[in-house]
Amino acid sequence: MPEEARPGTGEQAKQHALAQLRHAILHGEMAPAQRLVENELAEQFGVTRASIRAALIDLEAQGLVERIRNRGSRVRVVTVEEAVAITECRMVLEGLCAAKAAVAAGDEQLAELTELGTAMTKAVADGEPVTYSELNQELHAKVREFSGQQTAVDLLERLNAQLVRHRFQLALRPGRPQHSLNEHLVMIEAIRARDPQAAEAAVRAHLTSVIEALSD
Amino acid sequence: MPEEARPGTGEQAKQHALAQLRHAILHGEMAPAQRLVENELAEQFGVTRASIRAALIDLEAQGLVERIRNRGSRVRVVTVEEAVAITECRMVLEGLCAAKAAVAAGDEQLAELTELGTAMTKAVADGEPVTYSELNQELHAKVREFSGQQTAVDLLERLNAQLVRHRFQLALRPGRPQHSLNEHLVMIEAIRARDPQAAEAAVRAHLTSVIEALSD
DNA sequence: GCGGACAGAATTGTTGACAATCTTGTTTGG
DNA sequence: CCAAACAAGATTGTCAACAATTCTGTCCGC
Repeated sequence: MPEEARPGTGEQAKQHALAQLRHAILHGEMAPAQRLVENELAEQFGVTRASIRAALIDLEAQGLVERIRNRGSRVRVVTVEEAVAITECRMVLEGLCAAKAAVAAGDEQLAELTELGTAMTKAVADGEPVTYSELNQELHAKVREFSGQQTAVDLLERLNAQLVRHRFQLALRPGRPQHSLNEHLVMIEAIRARDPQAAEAAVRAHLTSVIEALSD
Repeated sequence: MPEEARPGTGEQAKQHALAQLRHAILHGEMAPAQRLVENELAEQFGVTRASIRAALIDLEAQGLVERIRNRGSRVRVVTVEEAVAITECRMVLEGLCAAKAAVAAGDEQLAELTELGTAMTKAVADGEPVTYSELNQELHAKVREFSGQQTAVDLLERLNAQLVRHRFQLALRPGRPQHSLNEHLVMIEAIRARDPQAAEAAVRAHLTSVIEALSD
């Protein structure tokens, strides 16, 4: 059964390299548009170039790096326009998930959402935008999970991975958490009321406002 | 400027193999769940195993093949449940595209849609389900194109690629084209009227009925 | 002084061989 | 006769070297 996520030994070299590289990019350790030379990465991670190559192909498919024929790989930079387009897709897909979750979620799952809502309220009251952002992430993840819509979840995780850089930027904007909080509470209420249409509408309203905030 | 899409010579081996394999799978030349042995494919397409490997990694990311550690690759079989989940995602994403297209499309683009509508009407009247299915595809592709939403277009092409087998099955069902046609005409009208909400609603209604038809 | 050709360096693409892993059919002990 | 250990075969994962391509800085002719 233990089949993954032990970076030490049992993992295949390619999986190891992939996980390392992905983590590095997602945590901003690689500057945007930085060149990714296969030889350097191979040495850095202690694997061969073939493994790095496979990992880069994977990351390209996930939209995290850009590869040009005979010219090498770079970490992909997401322009504001692209971030808006991505968020529009998130809007409809998370709307779908919320609607499904409103129907499919069990009682203890609803309780989890409620709990997250109060925690988020507290984080805003205490003026801790970082904590709030993390809870925010967790809430969206839970809604996705409860929807049981595996296809949508996969697509959304792909999309979210491309937005790490912009997300940071947005969370620290003054006044934004308070605004965002209200929208999230409406969404939680709609799911608790098991009203799929209201849940979808709430998610859309929320991400519409995110899009507006992004456009500045 | 000529940079791609000449399958004859200038293409890199991996790209060539990728295109060939993808085409073969999408056109049903590979049986579902068929084993894909790297050596055989390499010989068959006249490239080396490394290229085939890279192509398989790509196809796995596109959801067309399944790869298991040290056990090989198979063309992925999409169950009916997955097909429904995929179509639900299509529903919301194409809804987004239709709404954007209703705002962004130019006059001559609207004319193209109208033309396709009449061609589809004729195909149904003549009782040619295959022609109708092709026009259907083309209509959806045009709407996506006119939306200018590149992210959504990418996601949708991924999703559609996974549905080839189910699409065939659906198109030949008696009475289905007539039903489908009406829904498409409503959508075209909504886009022509530049009414994004109506366009989105029309797309959703259409794909909801597709989901119902799939579930049998 | 400037544009274009040219050589050198750097980097990716490709190849064939080798190692690790899994499957399958067989054998052996109970 | 059956189950577990075992061995052979097949297949993927990894490696190091080679070929092809692109970029960069320099030099020459004008």
